[in-house]
Amino acid sequence: MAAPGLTGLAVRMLYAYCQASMPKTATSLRLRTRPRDLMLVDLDCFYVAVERVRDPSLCGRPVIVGGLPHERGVVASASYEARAFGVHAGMPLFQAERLCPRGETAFLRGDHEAYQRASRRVMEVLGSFTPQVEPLSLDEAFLDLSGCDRHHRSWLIAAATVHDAVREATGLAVSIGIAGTRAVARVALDLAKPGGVVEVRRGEEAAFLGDLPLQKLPGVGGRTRKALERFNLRTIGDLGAVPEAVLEETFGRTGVTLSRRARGLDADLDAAVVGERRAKTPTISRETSFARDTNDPHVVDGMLSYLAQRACRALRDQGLLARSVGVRLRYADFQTAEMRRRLPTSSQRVEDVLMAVRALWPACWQRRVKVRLVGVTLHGLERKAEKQLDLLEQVDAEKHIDDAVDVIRERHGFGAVVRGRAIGLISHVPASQRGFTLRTPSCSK
DNA sequence: TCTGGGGTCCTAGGACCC
DNA sequence: TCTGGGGTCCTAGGACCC
Repeated sequence: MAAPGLTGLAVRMLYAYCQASMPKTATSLRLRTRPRDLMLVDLDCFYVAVERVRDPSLCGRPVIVGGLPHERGVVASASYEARAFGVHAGMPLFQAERLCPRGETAFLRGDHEAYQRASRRVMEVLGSFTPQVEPLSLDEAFLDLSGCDRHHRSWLIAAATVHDAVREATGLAVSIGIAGTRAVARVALDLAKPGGVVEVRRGEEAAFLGDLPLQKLPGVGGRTRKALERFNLRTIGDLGAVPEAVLEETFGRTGVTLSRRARGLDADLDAAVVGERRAKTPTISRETSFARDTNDPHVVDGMLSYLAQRACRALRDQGLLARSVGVRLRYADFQTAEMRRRLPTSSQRVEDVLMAVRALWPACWQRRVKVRLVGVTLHGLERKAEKQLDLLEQVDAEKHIDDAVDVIRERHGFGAVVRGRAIGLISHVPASQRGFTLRTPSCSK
């Protein structure tokens, strides 16, 4: 079904329809020690699945989460019924509408908070199997099974137990890929969808990957595939057969990473123990597309000011300081311009970020072309020692104002307080992005 | 009425210091 | 007055992922 042509390899596959014979209780898995075994768990059609748990009438028909068909936006999640008509994630909504039968198809804006709640519950369930859980996104997590004792006869049965436990707790279905490296587990997961399990045993990686097309390999997107095809490379096996030094010569570090992944080996990036990977340059960004492209500098300035406030809110929520501030601007023709600037001192203050944003965006907007998207990114995030934070707070009245604003927003929604030039611009936010209403502009500073 | 939003990782060039 | 090389920081932007 999901992996034709793999019969004969010692790749063992188990699909959801086998579940009936699997143990139903979610007891803790204690598994025999092996060098490293990774289980990649992915929730099937996550957003759609959460919506269907809330509203079972959505089952059995095309469902698209991402926005309403007339809105500017793309498909975030599509049910398999919708995919049968050619819809896929990332497709513009108006195209999805053309492909799917009118009347039968449900378009939903989505409810991010509900997805976050569901995700937290799933991660709790996964955490009951092993403490080494590394969430990659709301709907995906690596489990490191290394060092677990093996009570179950095989990883496949362990996977079935995970599958049942998640379903019992949340009503959601998972697919699972199991392998010795992150990249191979991801390819296995791809073949396991929907609702299945694929395990690639140690030593069988090259045979498993060999005939698969290049773009199945994590890290190979459209551009890289085209570049590799110029060298007449079509399959992951082709790539693995090229000497690593040759790929390094041509593609630099990326070449080394791809070479190692293609041969079923860990690349540097992948080697870290699950749960201990730290981003080297964490960022927080907030961006939005205008409902209509604009050439009004007041609109651009106001929206950036609003986004800067939201980004600072996230920064303070996480107890972080930003070292530099970036502004992004996308023109109507999709060209993108970005500029960054280092702050005099690391800060979480809205005023500091706003000052940088206001210095940056006019320099960024060089072409006489309308703008479709603007964004603010905070770079070089660092956690300050409590003492230093306390000191900052004592001398910094501005911080107290930011906190007070947060409290009001906590109670009344983000739009209850929007500073300065952000007021009055809410109408420029596409309805699908509006997680708030503008209630009490009189509270604004 | 084409093409979201939030991220990570990597590269390359210039500034600056030793 | 001109020369070099290495290291690090900063900035701009590309590719990729979910």
